[in-house]
Amino acid sequence: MNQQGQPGSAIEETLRVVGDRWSILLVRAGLRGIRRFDDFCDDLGIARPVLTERLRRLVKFGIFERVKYQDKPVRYEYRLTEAGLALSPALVALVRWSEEYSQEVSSETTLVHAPCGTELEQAFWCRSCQTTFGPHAVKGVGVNDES
Amino acid sequence: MNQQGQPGSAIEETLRVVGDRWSILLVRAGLRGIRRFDDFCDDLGIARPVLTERLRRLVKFGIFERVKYQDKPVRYEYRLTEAGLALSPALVALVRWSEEYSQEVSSETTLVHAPCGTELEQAFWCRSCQTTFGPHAVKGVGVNDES
DNA sequence: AGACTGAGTTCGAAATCCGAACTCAGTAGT
DNA sequence: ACTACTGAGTTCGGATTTCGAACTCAGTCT
Repeated sequence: MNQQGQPGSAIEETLRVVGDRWSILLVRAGLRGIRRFDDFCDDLGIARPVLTERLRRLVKFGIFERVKYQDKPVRYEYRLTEAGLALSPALVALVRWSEEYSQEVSSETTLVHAPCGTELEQAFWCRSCQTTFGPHAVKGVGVNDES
Repeated sequence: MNQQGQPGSAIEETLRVVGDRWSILLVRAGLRGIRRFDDFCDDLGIARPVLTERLRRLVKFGIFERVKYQDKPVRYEYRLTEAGLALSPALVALVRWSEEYSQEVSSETTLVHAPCGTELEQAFWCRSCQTTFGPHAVKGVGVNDES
């Protein structure tokens, strides 16, 4: 999508799907167990036509699946797929960031290590070195690719 | 912003700023060392009026700062703040996800541990347990809060 | 029959997005 | 002094998206 005629590195395509005000919130709602149209609607306060379009897009992209859950009045609900669940690290990173830097009503720490209740940190993990490390040791996103 | 009159948990506010097609891409460009208006423009192929508005918003929200870098023709550039840099885990998570699940032209693995070149993984880290763990051991985002 | 439920669709108004062309201050070349 | 150029925007009109509110439609409950 950029001028250089590049095919739009995967992340650009991803952001064209997931990069809007609602999609990430829908995934979060999905993780919280919400599945029905009206529940998404009430929980997020999203306009119905927008919800319709957004869910359709997320289904098409393999993040949610539309599942029939009853017959007589035929009804469908939306469940996260494996790919959808795999977005949770990104979601967690965003929630963490929000807690730390958002200027609004600072919600209390909401993300903890379930077994012990300690506030969690995020790190990268190198399988071959068996170490954790921070963003500065990541190469590829450009963090240290300058000059 | 939702019906229940909740103040809009931090992440909702965050997504209202960063949750659009361009903002994350702008942060990524910032991490790649891009700082000037025209360079953002050329690199992303974003329309100029949109770039203007987006940068203004990100500055207001403390993700970029507008810095004068020369006087005579007075010129400004945009640099990531500490808060902006702190978005890199989220960005990395999204890039990783894109590589794995995006249906498009699968770009090769682009994110590696700089010292050794191994493809990186992402994990959560508990300071008190001194262990890494995956999303399933996270409590708070709802991953395991169902029922 | 009449009210209700759940998953949408339809409507017109308002806000955003877009590309292309323009502005404005200063600099460099002739 | 005239022209061309640079960089950071602004202005324009048209196309697309978003919105809330109201409607639909099949089936169920009382």
